[in-house]
Amino acid sequence: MASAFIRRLKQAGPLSDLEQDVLLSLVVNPQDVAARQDIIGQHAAPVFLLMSGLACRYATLPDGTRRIAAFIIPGDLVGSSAGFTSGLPWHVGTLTRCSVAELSRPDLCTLTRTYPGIRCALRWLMQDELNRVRAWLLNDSQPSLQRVAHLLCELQARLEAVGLTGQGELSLSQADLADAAAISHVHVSRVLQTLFSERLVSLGHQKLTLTDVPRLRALAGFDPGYLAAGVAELAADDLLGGG
Amino acid sequence: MASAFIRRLKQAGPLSDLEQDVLLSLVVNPQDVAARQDIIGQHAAPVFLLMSGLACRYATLPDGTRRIAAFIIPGDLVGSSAGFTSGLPWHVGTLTRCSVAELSRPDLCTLTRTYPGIRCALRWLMQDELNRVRAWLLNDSQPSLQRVAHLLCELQARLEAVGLTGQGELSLSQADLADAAAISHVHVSRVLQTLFSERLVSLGHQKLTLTDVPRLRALAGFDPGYLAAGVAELAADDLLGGG
DNA sequence: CGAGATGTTGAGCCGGTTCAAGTGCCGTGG
DNA sequence: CCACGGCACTTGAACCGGCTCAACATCTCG
Repeated sequence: MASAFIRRLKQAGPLSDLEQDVLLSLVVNPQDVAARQDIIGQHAAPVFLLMSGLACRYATLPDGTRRIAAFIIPGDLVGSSAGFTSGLPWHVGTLTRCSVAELSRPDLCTLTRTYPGIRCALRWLMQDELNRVRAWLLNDSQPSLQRVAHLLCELQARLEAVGLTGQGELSLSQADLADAAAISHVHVSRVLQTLFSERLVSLGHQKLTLTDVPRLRALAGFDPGYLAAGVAELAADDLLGGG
Repeated sequence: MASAFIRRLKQAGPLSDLEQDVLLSLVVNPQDVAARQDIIGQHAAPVFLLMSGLACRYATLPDGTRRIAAFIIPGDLVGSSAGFTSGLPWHVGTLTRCSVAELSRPDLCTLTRTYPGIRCALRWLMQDELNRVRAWLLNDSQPSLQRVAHLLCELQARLEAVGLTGQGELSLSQADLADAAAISHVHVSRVLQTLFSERLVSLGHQKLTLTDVPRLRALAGFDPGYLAAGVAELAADDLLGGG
């Protein structure tokens, strides 16, 4: 949904009605994409908006292992910063069936120059991604139970923030979860059994439901602060990154 | 050295002499800081420039383990994006004795608005950090030998890019390397023994030297592309991040 | 209804951890 | 100048979390 897009951007700060309208005017002609398809390979650099479904950024190691570095949820804008990523190992691909709209990069850049709210929102998106990938790096130092729990908590929190998954249902295969947590899918299965026996999640085919988010967050040590941090604090003119 | 700072920023694209001068004019009053001191805690948000020594961004896990998420080398600007990081677990601290200059955030923001080259350079810095932290995330999926080798390769490449360490000497304790690789310092010692026996590094007290960078890179699967990627490609007006 | 992808369970293995003891290097202070 | 204390590093042994392999059960979709 386009509304998830606007909700996502408004996390960064206020957007005027006009700004919202011009942004939405860029969203045309959404395409359906099947599960397990690449949207962005190593070279192409379109800008697109995920409208429904679940996607991810991933890379493949020399030994064939896939590592997922981020989940991409509806409302997320994926613009692989022109030219800056060529030669990098990262791809973007769908995990479930998705609906995807491609945006015109030049148009988006134009909006960026004209509307300060949009400029601020896009900058915030990048800082947000940096925060999340750092959180994942930290997560890699946790034992598998906490690690899986943390991933689930983050995904739930992000979906909720754009108005999805009121009831904590995530449609995600265990294999995908394994590649995000960097553990084997066999072990993911065992970890989920543990969480299930603790009444923290319930399981289904390519679907799992968080039945007790507060206790799951406590287990994972999950603090949602890094997701929406600085919503109102990031000055519109502050260009400095988290470097 | 201030020249490392300029070299670092010029990786992003051309900077006019004027732009270089105004940037350097902000660098005043460098302070010496001992090893193992925090420069930025969870709350304070100064902007500073590392002029010599080695520092890192790190967080501490519930069990007391320290995870290093990035090395900070001379020429690096560390501005914890106003307000946006409050509540996050990340600290910045020195690993060796350092010389540090604090910059005025308002002045820097002013330059950002006035000079397009500087604006572009600072944006590039953030994208560069994103690329590196993603590379570390990928690295976490590698076995320990490659993992350690990759860290060493990256550090060497970055130092060289700002005109330091012609001969591959890194001053870094094994304990720090362990926290960056997320393995125990005991195992780091064993891994380094292996690299030494392969004639890839030589060892000293809090110091190690890369004696065969090409073979070490081959072992690590290190591709320097993600460090200086897009030097000339990132359009000055392109605000879109890697999201 | 069959094929392929998804999830489960068990057994054995291995990379890396932890604990512990010991060596060597450095800077400090007498 | 030397003695000392502490930090960095090394080495060995036991342990364990998570992996691999393999077989099987289950679900979905064409």
